[in-house]
Amino acid sequence: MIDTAGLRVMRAIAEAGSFTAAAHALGYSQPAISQMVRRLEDRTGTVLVERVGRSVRLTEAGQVLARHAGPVLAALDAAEEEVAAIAGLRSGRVRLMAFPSASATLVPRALALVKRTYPGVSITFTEAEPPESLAALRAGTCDLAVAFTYNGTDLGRGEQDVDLFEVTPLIDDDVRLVVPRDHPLAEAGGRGLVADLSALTDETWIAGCPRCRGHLLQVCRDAGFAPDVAYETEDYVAVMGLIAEGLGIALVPDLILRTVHHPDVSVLAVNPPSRRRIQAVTTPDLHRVPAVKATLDALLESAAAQPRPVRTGSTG
Amino acid sequence: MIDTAGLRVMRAIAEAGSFTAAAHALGYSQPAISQMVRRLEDRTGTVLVERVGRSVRLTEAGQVLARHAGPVLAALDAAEEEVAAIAGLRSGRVRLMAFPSASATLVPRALALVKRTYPGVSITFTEAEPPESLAALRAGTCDLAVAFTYNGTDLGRGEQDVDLFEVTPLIDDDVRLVVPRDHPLAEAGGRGLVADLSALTDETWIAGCPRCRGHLLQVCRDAGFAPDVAYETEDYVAVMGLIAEGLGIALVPDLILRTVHHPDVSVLAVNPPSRRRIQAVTTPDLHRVPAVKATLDALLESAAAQPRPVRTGSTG
DNA sequence: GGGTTTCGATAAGCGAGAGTTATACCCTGG
DNA sequence: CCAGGGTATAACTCTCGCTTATCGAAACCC
Repeated sequence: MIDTAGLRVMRAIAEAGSFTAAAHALGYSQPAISQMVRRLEDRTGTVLVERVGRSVRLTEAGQVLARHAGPVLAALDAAEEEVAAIAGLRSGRVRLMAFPSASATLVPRALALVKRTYPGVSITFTEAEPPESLAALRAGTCDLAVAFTYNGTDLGRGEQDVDLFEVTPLIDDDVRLVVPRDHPLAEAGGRGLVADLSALTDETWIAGCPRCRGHLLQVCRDAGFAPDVAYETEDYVAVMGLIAEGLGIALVPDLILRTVHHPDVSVLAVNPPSRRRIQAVTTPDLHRVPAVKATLDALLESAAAQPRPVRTGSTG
Repeated sequence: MIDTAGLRVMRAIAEAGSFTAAAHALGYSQPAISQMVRRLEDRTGTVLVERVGRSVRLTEAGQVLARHAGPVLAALDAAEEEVAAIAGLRSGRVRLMAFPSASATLVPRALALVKRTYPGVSITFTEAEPPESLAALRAGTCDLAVAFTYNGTDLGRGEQDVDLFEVTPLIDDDVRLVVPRDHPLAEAGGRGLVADLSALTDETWIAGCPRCRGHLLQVCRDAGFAPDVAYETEDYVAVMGLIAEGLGIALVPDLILRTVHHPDVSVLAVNPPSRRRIQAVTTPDLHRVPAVKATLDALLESAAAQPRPVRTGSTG
């Protein structure tokens, strides 16, 4: 019934004291004010303005509207400002989820970058494996997920997700073979070692996270055998310890080897090569939210600044 | 930038959970909501709604708008309700001014009538002679004035006031001649006495209020003489006392004689007859204000219920 | 797994609201 | 009495916003 334009007009009339002055203040022509007051009076069924000689004066009802105009318009401006702050990256909240090994350097560096560039944007960060983070994305409890996919396999929930999600590649992460330092494969040569998967039929294996384990099974099947998986742990420090003690060997993403070192293991390239793709995942809508976009850009920048892959050979 | 319609829509979406449901709730079609959200997003430059599969979900910015919608719309509804209360006579304020002798019965009865019919309407009443009350009307400190005019003369400020003001006749008030009970004119007969003004050339006169005095001078000049005005007072009780003591005679409006009595005076009709017209005066704008209109109607009703003029002869 | 239902986006079209210019009328002040 | 400033009105135009119709896609159900 009464809209913000009406309130604005009534307030302007109260302040300016005449239709003409109010029109100038609001950037309207004088008849526009005259007609708008008339419309308001028709709608409210009451006289709002007393036309007295050369000037005008608000009636009681008109004063009521003019009096309410201040608070209402102020509250509306506050709402607009709040939205503008989000749009202008002076404010905003991003709920970020990433799998544990991305948390090491990729995510912290991106978080620092955003915090430095847009101090008003707050990012909440939760560790989660890809299936969970994508589920959160679907459920609306996450805005941006850092996930990974091994070559060929999807993100973990079906092919249709390619349409549903907005996927941005961050880093291609080569998968390495980690063996004890005194393993025959490691001793065959110094640097630049490459191990054929097909030569690892009789090894004992250590598997990482569930999806990594799935990848291990996949590549082994492609190589024509089923691996003997004796240990499973998501803790790659433990994986390295197991390997160093000669209890098995493992496929470990390069990104992890950059932060988890062990003096008694050796790193080898794998043949056929295998890699996982680390990517930022969000929805097309959220991708257009400034704070989310800024965080994604920071992730890209952070990814570009990552050090080169570790050289094969002994680590530590 | 953001109007009330936008807030209403965002709130409806937040509550209903879908565009279609929000459209039904607001009485719009579904595309209307879709377009309105799109407009809002264009204007704010931010994504407000996340389209996820079949349903929609508000983004942070969308939630901001939805959250602000409540208070803003509530304040706006409050303003509308306040105006509606004034329009519906559940509220309202009337600043009434009347000359003293109208205050006796005409005004109190009208006030009581309004108070009974519209308890929410409050009337503030100030005594004022016509020139002042009309000035207040012009100045905006009065909404309704009860004034009077003697036959022919205007309201006191020039002929243009006929156009400027909205004048409603209430009562025609005959002017009487009041003389001491033992005055020769009173003794000439019992009831139904009529005094020729031209026979009062040598009397001593008592004048009332300034305008009444003006009227006295006017009618005497019309009758061909200048009255000997020995006393002036606006207090008609004093006038009657003066007359009773034989200190002079006076022209007194009938309306006053209905409330001010004295045993020792006689009331006579005057020839040529003279009367003052009591009328309610307001502006065309204020005349359309419900509370003012109601008060004016009450004055009319009160006037119609006034007792018949006092009979000539002795009062008390 | 396929059909059905439901929901959102889009296109086209139209109607009304709202603003502009031009002009008349009126009050006010010198 | 005249000039200046202010409002109301008329006529015109245009843009905004709603509606109907239709499509595409996702979810639900058998």
